[in-house]
Amino acid sequence: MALRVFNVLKREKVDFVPITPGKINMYVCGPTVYDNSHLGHAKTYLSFDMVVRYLRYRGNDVLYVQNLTDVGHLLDTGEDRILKKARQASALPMQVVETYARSYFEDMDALGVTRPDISPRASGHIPEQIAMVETLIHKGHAYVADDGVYFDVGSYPEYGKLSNRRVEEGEAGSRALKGKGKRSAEDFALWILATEEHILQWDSPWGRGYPGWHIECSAMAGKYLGATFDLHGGGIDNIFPHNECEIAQSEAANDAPFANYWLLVGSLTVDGQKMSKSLGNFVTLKDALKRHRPEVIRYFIYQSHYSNPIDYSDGALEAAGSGWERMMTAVRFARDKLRHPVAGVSPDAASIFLPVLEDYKAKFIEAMDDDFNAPNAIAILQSLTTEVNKLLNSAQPVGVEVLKAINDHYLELGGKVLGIVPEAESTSGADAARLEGVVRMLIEMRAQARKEKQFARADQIRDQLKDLGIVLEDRADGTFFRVE
RNA sequence: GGCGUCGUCGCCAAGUGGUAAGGCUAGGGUCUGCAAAACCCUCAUCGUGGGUUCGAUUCCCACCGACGCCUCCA
Repeated sequence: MALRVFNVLKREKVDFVPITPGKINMYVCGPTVYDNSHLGHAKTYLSFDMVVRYLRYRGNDVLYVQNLTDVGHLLDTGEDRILKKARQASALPMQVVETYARSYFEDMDALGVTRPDISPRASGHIPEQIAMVETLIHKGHAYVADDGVYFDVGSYPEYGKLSNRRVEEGEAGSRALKGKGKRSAEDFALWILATEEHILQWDSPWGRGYPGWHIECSAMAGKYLGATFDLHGGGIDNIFPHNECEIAQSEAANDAPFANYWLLVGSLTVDGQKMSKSLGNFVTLKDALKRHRPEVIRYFIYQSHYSNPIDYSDGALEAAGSGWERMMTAVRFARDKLRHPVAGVSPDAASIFLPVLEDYKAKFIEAMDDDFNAPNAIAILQSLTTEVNKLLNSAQPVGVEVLKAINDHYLELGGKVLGIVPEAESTSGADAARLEGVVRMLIEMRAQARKEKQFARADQIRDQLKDLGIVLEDRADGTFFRVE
């Protein structure tokens, strides 16, 4: 079955057909690097991480471009975000940019987010942006004013097609006072002439200045992916004006469609309100990662569909953690058994389970093919977990081939695609081996005590280990331990 | 005011024109020396009111409510 996606541009679920079969060019709007990232950013970039991972898993060659905005993103006071932060921190603007770009990648790496193939910066693509503005002027889509260059929205009839917004005739100028040289309220800046104090400025045909926020994405997407490419992503909150302006500029300049498919991610909310820096209701990723495993954060985000909003709370994350533990307990159990094979059991014992694994894999792919339905995919992994638990807890011997197949399936679907199943933990290395030896010894001592009905002593061993975060579980075929 | 999304079990959350996945929590049971883990069982008629239909939670209309965007935000 073919991959289907909800294309925001058409407002319907359609077959996803790349321009070149097997080759997918995608662009995702990246962050403005002026502060630490929070969980809201994680929702967007984890969503596209899943998209990239799945597309690659299905055999596509994906070129993933995600920009870093380091200039031109203004506050409504007209002040550049980067400059404001720099002034507050008594630092150079590019120091701020460097600090938070690193911080962003640090957090994304910690979450297991696949790095984009190209992370272009706006400040590193000034010539490309100037060239694009010149093209727009030549084609009559932009005009030069006293304070900069503006895109003439009236010259592009399709403006508003993504966000389904119509340019209003009346009440122009009631707002949007920013940009005094505008002819129309809906026109937007392509190039802004800088005042003396504005440190971030470059030479241009229109005088020293800096680019408007939207033009960077158009210029950089065009440079690395071509005039027309397959997939454009971002947060739904940027659908207007940012994404709309990108389309207008690019299509007006290139006389070609911009992105064929638009995928936009729903916002993360707190108590029903969007998590955002301006509201101050955010949890930074650095804090979140101190309290939760990255896999649990991913599990939490993927439990709802990427296009829907998610309401964040500690309780919600903890509940996600419990669900994740259930799945991982089964995985660890299979790995335990794999590490300690029972003598005399044929490697292919219980091989009747192999088709069951294939069946769940097919269901998983079917779910993901349906507009990246990760919540459904996770539900399928949970159902698989029930089957695995039944098998592993039964009296039936399970051969190493089957155990390996179970582990491989979890690693492939839960690990490679969703990033919620880690590789085997602490099974290698001298420390791990030593820990395993020590715990095994204690398990032996406890087994002896139990044999002698000295339950107080047996329980003492178990309780003290639990205090150290090591949980003992007596199963039909022996005692296993897990580290919490 | 305009545009849009959403409203499914106590909580989170999929989904379908023919009586609703999964997780968390709760209750009962099995297993266990006791636990833990696991398994089994129980727990919803899908915001309200109309309409279309043999039949709607799923399609249409209205209303109510929540949220997002319209101004910086992933």
